[in-house]
Amino acid sequence: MTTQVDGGKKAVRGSLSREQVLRGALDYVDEHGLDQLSMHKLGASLGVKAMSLYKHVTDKDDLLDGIVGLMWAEIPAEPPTDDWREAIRRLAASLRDLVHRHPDAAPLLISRQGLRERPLLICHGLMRLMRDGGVPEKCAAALLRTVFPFGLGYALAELSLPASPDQGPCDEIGFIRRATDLLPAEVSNDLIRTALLVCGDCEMTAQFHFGVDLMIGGLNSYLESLSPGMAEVPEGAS
Amino acid sequence: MTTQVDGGKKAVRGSLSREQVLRGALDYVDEHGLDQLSMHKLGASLGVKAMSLYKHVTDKDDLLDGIVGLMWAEIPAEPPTDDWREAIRRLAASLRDLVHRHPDAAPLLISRQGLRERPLLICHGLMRLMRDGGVPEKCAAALLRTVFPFGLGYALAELSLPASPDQGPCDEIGFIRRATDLLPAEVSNDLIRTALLVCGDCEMTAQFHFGVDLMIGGLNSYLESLSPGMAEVPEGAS
DNA sequence: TTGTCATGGCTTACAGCATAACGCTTGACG
DNA sequence: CGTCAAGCGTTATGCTGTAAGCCATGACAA
Repeated sequence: MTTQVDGGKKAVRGSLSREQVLRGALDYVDEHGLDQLSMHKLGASLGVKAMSLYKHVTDKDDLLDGIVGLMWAEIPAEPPTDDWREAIRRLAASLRDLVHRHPDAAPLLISRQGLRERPLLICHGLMRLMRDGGVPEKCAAALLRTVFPFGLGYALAELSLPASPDQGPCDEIGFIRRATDLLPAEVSNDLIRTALLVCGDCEMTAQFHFGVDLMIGGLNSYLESLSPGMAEVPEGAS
Repeated sequence: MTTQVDGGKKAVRGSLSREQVLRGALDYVDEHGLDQLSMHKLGASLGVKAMSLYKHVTDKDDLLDGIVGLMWAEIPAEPPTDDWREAIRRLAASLRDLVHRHPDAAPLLISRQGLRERPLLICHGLMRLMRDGGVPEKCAAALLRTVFPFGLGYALAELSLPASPDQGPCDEIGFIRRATDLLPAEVSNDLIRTALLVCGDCEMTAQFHFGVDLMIGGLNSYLESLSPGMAEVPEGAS
């Protein structure tokens, strides 16, 4: 039982740290689903009794907040390129990837309230880039407010489809079978066809990028309309 | 106790129906928050013991699904206008309104999986409109896949801001105070400024419409690029 | 060495939870 | 009148979050 590693400073005793508790919680949720997470089970999975967790976490709420923090930390704080358009695309893509990596924990990203530092840093970096690119501040903010919910929301919506995304081309037969399982029996074939169009084909990745480019393209043409020569527009949104 | 209305067919006895249980649950969540909803409390609020609810609902899961159904039902199935651009705007707006009307229940809309009939009907109507408007099917589907997550996600994101949306102009002082309460103490003033830009000003409604128009505008210019004369494009996306 | 102390774990305990199993009453219908 | 199902109640079980307090450990001062 006596551990001795955990170099240097303090707390040689503890085999557990807040970090490990949070990490363990995220792992547990990834593996067993959010509704299965309980202090007892989490403790057990860490080789510890439930109450011991409260030395590292004040609340279950605190635990959940910690999970959210851990997930945000998976997205780099600094934009990976100087081209703001490309940076926006990458951000959207990493938001989507994040959700796909943690399907069960992802809803927490949107339903738990409170400003997090990481997303703020990300916005900060992108605002700088866009300012340098001549995008008015208000437009930049609007775009960010558009991209974040879209990236998260799109991916979250994907999760609720019968077939999980990008696991090979999903045959229409299988899709219809599962879709009609979930839907009331009387839906028309016409509706099923719509379902196939909107949810069915599995080029979700391409369609996602199309959506992002929709926004960037929209902002582009908006900027054009402001100053037809491209670039450098002053204030004046809203 | 003996009720006698509830015209015609069967079950004169029951003072309760599935409808009423679900409605009661949604009301309860609206009033006390999602985490406060329990079968016991819901039963009590309906003047009934917990187990009686199980005559109308198989599960708590079923109850939650019912709540989601009830919320979707608040959005009209048919597009309210023939102009697809306007119809898309209205849809986005009603998604946002829906979330604002049920802040505590709204996360269920995105985190519960399974195809619902209502959103499918909505998509169906809009696809028809857009087809009539000369938008290729794949583009139409992509736009819908963009608008739904955005409308829900944007509104959900608003909820997590320190000040709830549209309750008067939120003074910057108050905002900063609350924001810094939630954030670690060492964040720079620069960051706070970004926070104000992205989350702070309260013209969320205007900014929301701007976001929607970003997408519609993007699709417009995409359509232009396909066939520079406007309207009537064949297949050919993806 | 010998205290003293904070740390991080364990134990016990409790109210609230979802839900299984079963029982009673009521009104409808043969 | 007899039968029945629907709609409610009762009881009970195992799991949940967490309050309160105990105990062993290692760090440090004397």
